[in-house]
Amino acid sequence: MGRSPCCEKAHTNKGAWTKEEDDRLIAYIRAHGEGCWRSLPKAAGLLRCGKSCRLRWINYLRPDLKRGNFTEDEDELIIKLHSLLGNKWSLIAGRLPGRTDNEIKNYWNTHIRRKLMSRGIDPTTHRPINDSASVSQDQIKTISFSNANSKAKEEEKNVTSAGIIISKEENSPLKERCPDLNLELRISPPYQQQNQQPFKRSGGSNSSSSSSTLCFVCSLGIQNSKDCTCSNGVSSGSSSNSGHGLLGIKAGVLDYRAWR
DNA sequence: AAGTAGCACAACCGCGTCGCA
DNA sequence: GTGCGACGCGGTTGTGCTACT
Repeated sequence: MGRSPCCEKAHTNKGAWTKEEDDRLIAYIRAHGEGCWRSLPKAAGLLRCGKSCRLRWINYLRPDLKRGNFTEDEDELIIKLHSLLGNKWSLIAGRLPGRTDNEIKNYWNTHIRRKLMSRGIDPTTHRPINDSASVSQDQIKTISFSNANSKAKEEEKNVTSAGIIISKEENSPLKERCPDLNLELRISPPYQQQNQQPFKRSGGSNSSSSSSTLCFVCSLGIQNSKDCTCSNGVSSGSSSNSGHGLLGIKAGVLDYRAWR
């Protein structure tokens, strides 16, 4: 029925990682770099599945991890990004240098969720709890990834084929939900990847495009969309070095530091 | 001091997506 | 064009720690 297991479970360890396993994994990645997770455990002499190794490295062992408590600034940023992106933890993590999606997800579920509740804000909708029931469906403006209808309407309403509402200044859904969010989106290389070697899939140089501007479609990582209006044509052709990464975003990411 | 509840976070699981043959 | 394998993501579970009774 289901898909085959990612690895031979009979001969793999599970549960907490030991110091020795950590050391082996670190040593191997230092020597050979990230990538090819499936074959890594065997090559590194670990009785773990590749998935587990990847998780351990990304969430715990990576040298650029910040760890420690989240700052108030980070809190607020996470809230803003969550209101904008929803549970796209990897995208949110991409805007928080040194933080992992897992860490942010956990933090959201344990701290921020409660924090918002105590403020009387629904953590899912980011609307006042009392307000949520009274809001009619057509008043709700959210970023949706469902397909929109006609091209003409899209252009008229600034809705892309990805169903993303591109806000006009006065009726921006983002502004409505995040009044203090500066929507002048600028593109910058993903912060945490600046010094990283490109990985097999997410590879691609960011070149020196920090001053170029991607259209909103590209900035959200919708690859090769017909709605792409980039002047620099980064979305055309293959994605190998087009600057798309997370959720397709590679270079076309929102630099939160420009928002603040 | 012992038992229990709640919290925090590491790790696992299943599915979607992408790239390649 | 299609199928398969590998990777990445989000949701969920497990486990250790701390606070409280």
